[in-house]
Amino acid sequence: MTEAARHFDALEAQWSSALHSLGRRVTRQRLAVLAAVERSPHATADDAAAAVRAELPHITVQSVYVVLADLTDAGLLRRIETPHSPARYETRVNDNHHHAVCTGCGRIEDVDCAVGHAPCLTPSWAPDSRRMTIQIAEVMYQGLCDDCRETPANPTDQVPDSPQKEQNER
Amino acid sequence: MTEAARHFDALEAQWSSALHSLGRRVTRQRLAVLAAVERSPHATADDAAAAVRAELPHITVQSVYVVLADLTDAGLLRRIETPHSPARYETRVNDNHHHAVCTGCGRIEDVDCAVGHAPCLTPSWAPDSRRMTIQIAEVMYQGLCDDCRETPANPTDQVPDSPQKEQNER
DNA sequence: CACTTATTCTGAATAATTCATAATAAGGCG
DNA sequence: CGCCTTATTATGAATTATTCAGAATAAGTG
Repeated sequence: MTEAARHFDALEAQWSSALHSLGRRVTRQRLAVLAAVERSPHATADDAAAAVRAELPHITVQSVYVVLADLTDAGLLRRIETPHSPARYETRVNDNHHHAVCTGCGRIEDVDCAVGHAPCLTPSWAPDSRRMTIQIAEVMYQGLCDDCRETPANPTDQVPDSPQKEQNER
Repeated sequence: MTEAARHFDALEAQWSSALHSLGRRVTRQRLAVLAAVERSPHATADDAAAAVRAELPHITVQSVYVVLADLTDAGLLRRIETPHSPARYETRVNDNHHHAVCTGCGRIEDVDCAVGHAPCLTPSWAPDSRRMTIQIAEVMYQGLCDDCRETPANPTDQVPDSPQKEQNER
């Protein structure tokens, strides 16, 4: 465990200096939230709050929201919006990766950029659209993971997307 | 106007038969919602409700929500989730196009698929991820449109994304 | 035209997130 | 090292987006 602990100490040092050089104060709640999201990537605000409470039992969800929002626009966290689910956060920033979500169980996986590096930022515009200077390209893949393909309709699973609805039964 | 009216009559006929062949009933509210979204693409549920009320003054937002959800999983509408904004809908379905949102004013533009057709569905997986069978690839570009680049900080504009927050002023 | 049932309406509930204000503590300074 | 300023957090409530349960309505079928 010493190994992992050392790793987190190093990360904490990095985060601290990053915060410092951004002119932001280094607080226990910020470090705790960063550690929580590092430990469980794609965590929601609720997840993060629950994890942080191991260290700071009195923290509220609202504070976690504030911290998450602040760290996100400080560039230390990245916010992901998956369909029909609360926002999620991860510490992997600045590496141009994308996400795949299983429509069966809601599982989220990281995906490397499909087209290398730059092409992601050069869209081909639709005929009737005005141009923009693109800064980010978020790609969200949706599909079925192996587990869900084998067990098609399992109502006990967490289903974040539109559930069942077997139309056309006539 | 006869031209446009004829166009909408044709669309309405298409929608009706599509609904019919899906085993769904053809109702005035469904047609009105489809027409509203056709007229203003990327409309939110509220937008749609407001537009529909021109024709059906008594419709409620809840009903519009139900209709939008139903039409979406019937495949007649596509739901778009832009960051920090309610869900939006459009009638352009099945043509594999993407979207660009201006972080300044929130404007949304359609973007043709950047990498042709199939490549969008073949991600290169991150080393530690499990595979999925990809069905959809949603691409969301973010950037600044020409207007917003010229007038950097205009607080009167609608800013759906993280607003101002001029950090590091010391 | 009547009947079945999908669809809509009504009113309320929930989930996610934000806001205003007061309390606290980080970091700079004397 | 302790004080002071002000960023940050806590507290409590509000808002926004969306969904739900049950009653009323109307589409399509025979």
